[in-house]
Amino acid sequence: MKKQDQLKLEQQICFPIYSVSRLITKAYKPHLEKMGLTYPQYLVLLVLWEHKELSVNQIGEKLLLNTNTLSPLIKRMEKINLLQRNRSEKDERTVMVSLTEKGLSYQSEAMPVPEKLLQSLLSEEVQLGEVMLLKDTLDKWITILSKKPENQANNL
Amino acid sequence: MKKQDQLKLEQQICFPIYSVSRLITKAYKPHLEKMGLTYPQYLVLLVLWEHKELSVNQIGEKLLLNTNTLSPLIKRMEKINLLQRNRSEKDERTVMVSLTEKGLSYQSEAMPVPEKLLQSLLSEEVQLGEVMLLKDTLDKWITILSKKPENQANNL
DNA sequence: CACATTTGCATCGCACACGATTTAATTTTG
DNA sequence: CAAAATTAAATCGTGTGCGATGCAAATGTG
Repeated sequence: MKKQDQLKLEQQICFPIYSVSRLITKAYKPHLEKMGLTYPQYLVLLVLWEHKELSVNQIGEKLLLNTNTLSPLIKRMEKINLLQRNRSEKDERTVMVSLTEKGLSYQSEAMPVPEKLLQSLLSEEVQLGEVMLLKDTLDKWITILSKKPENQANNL
Repeated sequence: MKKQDQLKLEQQICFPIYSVSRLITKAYKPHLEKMGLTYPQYLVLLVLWEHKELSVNQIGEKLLLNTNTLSPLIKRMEKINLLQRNRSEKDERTVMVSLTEKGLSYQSEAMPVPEKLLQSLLSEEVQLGEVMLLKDTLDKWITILSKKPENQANNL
């Protein structure tokens, strides 16, 4: 391969990830907007269905998002009554986030969505095993990329 | 697997894609900001290095982005003198975009970046073959997800 | 050739992402 | 215990993404 060809779009591994990420968000959209949700808001619901009560920081650790993204996002979710924010009594700095009845109740409606999306992707071209392999690879990347931020600046 | 477990974050295939996409953008950042570029701006340069001159729409087709995203982005790039915009004489509606000397000259600086990033990801855990497989799978997804938008609304 | 439709680009509004900074509360340290 | 350092959220500014809409140029139709 010629040097220059490495800069062709079709050679890039980053571009398909970037595009598929946006396309998946778009695919989720019609399902989520029935509930008045955006995709990042849905992710917040996911972790709260699993953990009941978390601080803003803890949600950020799980979703790999900073508080400067989460704070306004969570406030928007509070405004539409999906969750409540309470300052911790032990540590006045931390804000504990927990779901309201409404937030909890969306779980049953959200249940079939990921499965539906997966099924619509599976075909002769794309087998389930391939999808699982993809997830394994990506999980490893997350481990590598999310650790040691000082390396990201130096080596990547 | 229990029904509820399908909604656990670790079971989701969408979340790793979403996260890795953002982590890659972040990994690119230190390299790109030397040139004063953002990641989407870098993508625009990629297609223009390959094609010399394209309309806004054509860039959008290649990057899967709409003009409402590209128009301001391209104008920002014009402002820092990376490219020029010219109305086509044949069709006054279309704006042809082409690189300036400066935009062209960045190619040599950008050349080693994707390779460096790839190398930093490869390890005992992640082999090159695995990365190629991942790209193949994602390319198929792009084909499926970017076609037939009416199906996206109905089936996903 | 008038008039409706389509097309290419742009603007607007909203919701992320995220680096940098700020504020307040807690913890550490001399 | 008081000053310094750390920590948790929030705020600010910039740059995407994208649905909805606007507008002007081009095309299609009777």
